[in-house]
Order: sequence, then C-alpha cells, then structure tokens
Amino acid sequence: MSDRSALAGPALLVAPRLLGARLTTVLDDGTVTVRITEVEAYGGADDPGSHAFRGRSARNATMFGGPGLLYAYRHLGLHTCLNVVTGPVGEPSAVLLRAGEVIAGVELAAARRAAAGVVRSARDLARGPARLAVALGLDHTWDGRDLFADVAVHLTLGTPSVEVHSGPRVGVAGPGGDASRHPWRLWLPDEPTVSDFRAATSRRPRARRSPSGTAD
DNA sequence: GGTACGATTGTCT
DNA sequence: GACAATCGTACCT
Repeated sequence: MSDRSALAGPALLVAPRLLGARLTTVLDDGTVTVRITEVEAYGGADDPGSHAFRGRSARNATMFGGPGLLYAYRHLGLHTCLNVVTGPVGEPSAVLLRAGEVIAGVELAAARRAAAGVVRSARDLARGPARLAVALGLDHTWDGRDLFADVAVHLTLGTPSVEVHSGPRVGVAGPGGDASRHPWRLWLPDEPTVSDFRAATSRRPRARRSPSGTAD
C-alpha cells in the first residue's frame, strides 16, 4: 500500500496513521524533519468545527482537492496551521497537525523559531500547530502542495502506533468538540512534545468597535 | 460595503 | 489564568 492510499479516507480513520509519521521540508536554508506526535481530525459538512462545514470556498478549496495535499491557512492573521487532506476529491476531510518532535535540523528549527518569537526549550520547537509550521519553515503560501510528489515538502508514514490516546478537540466548543461522539484529537502517549490541552474557551464578549470612535 | 470572529500564541498579572 | 495581537473570511445589511 502506498503512503497516499494509506492516507485516503475519513479523517477519523486516517488520523492515527499520521501519528509517528515524518514530515520533512527541504528549503534554501536547510532541511528539517518533524515526527508527528499529535493530530486532530476534521470532517466536512457534518463537522461544525471544520472549515468545510459551510461548503467550499476560496480558502478551504484545498480540503476538496484529494488525499495527500497540504492544506495550510493563516489563523488570526498571525499564525499558520498545517493540515493533511485525507478525503477523496470533492469530499472535504483533513487532519490538523497539532504538534511534533524535531528529529532532524534541530538547530535550523530553533533559529526559525527564535526569529519568530521566544524559544524556551527544544521540546517547544514544534509543540503547537503554529510552532510546528514555523519550525518547518512553512506558511500559508504552501497551501495545496502535494506531500507525496513535492521535493520541498514531503510526508513519510511510519509504522502505525500500537498505543494512541484520544480526547476532545481543542478550541472547538459545542457538539463538534464533543469527544463522546468521536475521538477527534489523537496523540502518542508519553510524548513531551504533545501540546497542552486547552478546552474551548468561551470568549468574553469584546467591547464592540465603535464606528465613530465614540462610546455609544 | 461593513462587521464579527477564529483549528493560536505570547505576555502580563 | 486572562487577554491582546492582527487580518482574512464569511455572513449580514
């Protein structure tokens, strides 16, 4: 079975296969390889937490593009998050790469992270979706790349992990984040690089922007 | 055309 | 633990 066919299918089914997989980027400034330790599954129209819930759009078009594609997007105008598309063409389904361990190119990854912000420890290099993207040197402009055909960014699946832990999805409130329905979030046990769990935060209603600048 | 908000992170208290 | 940063996208008028 090729890596791509092993990756094709519903995100919930495919997500465990991405744990332990290695994602490598070969860029001008060097090579970095990350071993994936934490992922999160996203579906399509049936998943309220998914970008594809409301149908196809310019931003999420890659999610409809077929298995093995890299779906990269910018979040909050600040960070980049990386996903691996798993659904067949036309059926959105993807796995968010939440965290990983840098196993090659540690110095380069640290330099990239240092340029983007503070580096506290080696385990923090790719701990969190946005940090993972920075460590690999990827941003939203890499959206749509084929992870099994592109030289610069390549995915290699490992042997399926025997033990996988699962829990509620991060940052998604309501039914979509309900772990009792599906084990949306998956991670490898005893991995220090797995990100902290933060329950979906109920944002306080922000003071509304006053168009005229006056307070009501 | 305008506005609210988000699959996050880092900083401050 | 709480909140601000910051901008593209989706939704509403």
